[in-house]
Amino acid sequence: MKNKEELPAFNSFALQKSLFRHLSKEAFDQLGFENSCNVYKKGEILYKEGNRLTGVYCISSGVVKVFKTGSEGRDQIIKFTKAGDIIGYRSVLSDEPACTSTKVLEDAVLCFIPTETLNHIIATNVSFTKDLLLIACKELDEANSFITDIAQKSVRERLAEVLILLKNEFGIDNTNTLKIALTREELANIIGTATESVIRLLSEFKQDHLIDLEGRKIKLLNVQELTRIANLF
Amino acid sequence: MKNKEELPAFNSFALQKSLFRHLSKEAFDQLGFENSCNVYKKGEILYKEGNRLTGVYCISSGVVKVFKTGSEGRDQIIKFTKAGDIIGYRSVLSDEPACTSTKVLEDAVLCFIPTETLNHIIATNVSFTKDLLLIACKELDEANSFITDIAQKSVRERLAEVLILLKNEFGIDNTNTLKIALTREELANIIGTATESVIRLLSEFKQDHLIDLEGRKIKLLNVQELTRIANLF
DNA sequence: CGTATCCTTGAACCATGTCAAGCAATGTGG
DNA sequence: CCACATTGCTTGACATGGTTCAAGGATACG
Repeated sequence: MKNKEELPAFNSFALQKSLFRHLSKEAFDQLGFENSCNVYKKGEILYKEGNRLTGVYCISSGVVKVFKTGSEGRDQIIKFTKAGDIIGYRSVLSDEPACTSTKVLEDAVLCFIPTETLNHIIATNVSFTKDLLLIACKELDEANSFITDIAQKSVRERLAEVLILLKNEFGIDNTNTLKIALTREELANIIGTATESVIRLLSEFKQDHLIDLEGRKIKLLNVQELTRIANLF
Repeated sequence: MKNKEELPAFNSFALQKSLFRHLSKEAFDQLGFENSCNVYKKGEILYKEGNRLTGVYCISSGVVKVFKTGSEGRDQIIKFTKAGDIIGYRSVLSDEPACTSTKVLEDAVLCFIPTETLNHIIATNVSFTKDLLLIACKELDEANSFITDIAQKSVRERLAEVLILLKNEFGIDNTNTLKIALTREELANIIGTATESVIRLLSEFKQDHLIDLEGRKIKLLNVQELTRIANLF
């Protein structure tokens, strides 16, 4: 079992340079992040679809997956969030139950901002609010692109695309291996297909020397060709 | 050919009670809507994906469809907008080229707000900005639900769902006929399928006495059963 | 070290896409 | 106002990508 020292430490840097860059030092300190940040372990659920939230979470480190559960009980992954991202703001601002669930994928440090505090910042800091608006716009853009892709591209294209997107978002190490490791089922739940289809297509990609597989580690051997398959430009 | 009198007239009411409800009378008047509103005819394209916008459009009346064009050239309809809605704000705020195209579906009156004016309002009116944020959040929520639906539901389920959604958004007349009339292809471009599939499924729905068809007019005979088929609750 | 989760492969099925062809409706220009 | 062109609608036949089910092996984890 891991002890505390091995867990990700609170790092205010990621937060200070993100959404909160427009806050004065005083305002930032008033958020009390030093006290309201907690360690969350892999597998923990922060909240579920339908829950009422009492505030938002800011990610200092780690990875959190955001997903919806469809009518047949299958999960649809909406996005992954990492250091600097904020989650739960839609529900809090709209004063509605959460429309997604969130689960920790990699041990994380999350800082909590109560609804009241967030509303106060919004009411008094236009730059902050506009930044939040920009974040929402960016997510909206991504969501719309994703709708188009899911509606029009084949599973093969979408799988190649997701590999590229994961590379762009989480990076690769010096052996070209994706830094984020997902289960086959999670990959399937991003692109909206069956786990078996992902397995078969990954095998194909491997045979075609586009990727290499070692458990959940995926090494990208030919990014250019994957990009072409994905119909990305 | 239609003469001017038959075209929709400018109606500031829809706008005053929407996004602009937080503006003082003076601020609202300064938008100069009486002069910046124009009539747009069915089929007109307001802007295309990739265009730089010089401002946003507010819809006083009519219907505008917002869509993206996929890699194979097929359109994916993202949403329909009507009186009180605002379009183009994502691109303007993010200072990026448009990520969608927009086309007039039903003759419309649109009021233009230049980028500078919009930015001025945002910088000086927190309530307005927060409202815009709420609009973005709502669209984001809808987009995420749509992603889940497209990824997990069958074409049959999605078609039933779209019929219900169109009913909720545009209403039905006293014969239960949807007020909005779309081509088969447009229906297909919402749910992400082939035109032929829509035609076949609509015929099936008709045979099952769930709907009645007369050209583009769709009469809903059994909303409850359609809702059940759509897996909506 | 045993249990749970995850991964893999094969086989069969079917929902949906594609292609082709004809008809209907709508709009336009002479 | 007619004739032609364009666009939209429909149906059939066929191909196939993808899902589902089943069963066994591998791996991870407490």
